[in-house]
Amino acid sequence: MTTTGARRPTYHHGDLRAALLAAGTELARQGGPDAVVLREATRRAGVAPGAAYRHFADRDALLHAVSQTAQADVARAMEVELAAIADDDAHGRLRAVGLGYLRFAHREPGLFRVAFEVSADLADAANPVRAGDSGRSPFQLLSHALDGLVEARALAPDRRPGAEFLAWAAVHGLAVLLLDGPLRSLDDATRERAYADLLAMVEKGL
Amino acid sequence: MTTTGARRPTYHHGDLRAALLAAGTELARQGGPDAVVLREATRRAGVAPGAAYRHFADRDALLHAVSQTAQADVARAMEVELAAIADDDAHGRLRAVGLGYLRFAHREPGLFRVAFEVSADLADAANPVRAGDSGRSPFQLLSHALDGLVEARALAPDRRPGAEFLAWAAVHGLAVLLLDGPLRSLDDATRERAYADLLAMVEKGL
DNA sequence: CAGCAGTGTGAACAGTGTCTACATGGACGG
DNA sequence: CCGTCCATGTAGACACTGTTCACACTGCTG
Repeated sequence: MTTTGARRPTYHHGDLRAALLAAGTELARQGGPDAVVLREATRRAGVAPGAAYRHFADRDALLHAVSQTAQADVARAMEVELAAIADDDAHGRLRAVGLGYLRFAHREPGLFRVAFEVSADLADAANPVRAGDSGRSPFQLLSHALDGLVEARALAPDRRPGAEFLAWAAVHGLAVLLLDGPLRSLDDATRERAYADLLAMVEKGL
Repeated sequence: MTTTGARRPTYHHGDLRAALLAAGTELARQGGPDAVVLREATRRAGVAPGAAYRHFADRDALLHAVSQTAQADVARAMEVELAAIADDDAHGRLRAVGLGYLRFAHREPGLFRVAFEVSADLADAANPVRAGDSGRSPFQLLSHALDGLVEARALAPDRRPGAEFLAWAAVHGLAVLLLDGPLRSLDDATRERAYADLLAMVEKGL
């Protein structure tokens, strides 16, 4: 339990913003964007509904904050996959980025949806709130992997611009199909096979 | 206006189910899934909120019905693109299917979201409610195009199984990126270029 | 022509996001 | 050490949502 369950002895909460964020994240984990209800978050923090408005402009602001931390979780999942790959294996590193994304989507569907359905606004992708331990956001990790591919002469420089979006599109699309699309109930082995097939298509097609 | 604006002279509505579907579709067109609010639909049909429950189990049932007709719209958009392509141009027909999908997403973002975010459950893709004028649903049109690729010896038969999902994933992912992702504000020419680049990646990578 | 099944009504309930006037108490200056 | 100020939390309201239930009204069927 990350929430403040016990009756708070003092009138002031102490760190309500963090408590609401934690409660919101827990709700998101269990039920995706729609489950992040402001009143329930305040209830879990042991506080009146209105109190939330001292820290978030509205429900959407809370949802966006949750979304940012969820994106940081995705970044960390990517970094875990990357850690298993040699630095000079450019193709492997690109696959690792995709795998981290896809496996996270399967492991934490609620958080994944909040991360990328709420604000896929990667315009300020450099925002450190979205970053993992390496200080890179998911989008930056992908960009970096693609740069590695160019350096390794495995991708022609003139095909580099916009490649993020082609790769991101394919991987994200598969995640959605697996999450609540027709591939929803694939067994573990078949799902991992689908990951590999899609990443192979991207590698070959870029 | 497809709704029953005038004061209905009789106690019974006549075709409330269709009126609610039409109102729901209009709401979906303008604001996506969240905008499909049951009370507003009944208001537009000039009827009490409870009346909707004679025709739909709950809001979700209405939303799903709207989703099905929206999928039929997508099928029609694909058929329009297909009509411009020769029957023996297998690659062209696959691209046409993708283009129809992507252009529809851009032209009708609200309907598109309802079509594929609400129930991407293509399991019963054969449901005729989702079909266009050719009697095929979007998923079936895609499958058919891929079959054509195999017949034309442009895709090895052993790569055929599951190819729907790789292609669908890539195209759907791009649609999402363009709809409310970082590519949201691309100009027309650049967007069409992105369509072409992605479809080329799929063709090459499959 | 009687009545019955299907359809629409009205009023209610619980739940939501959000706003406002008010209460509280911790930090800081005299 | 004490008073005051202001960020923070409270209480209560409002408008809106989905959903249910007892009831009212037809129009078709026997």
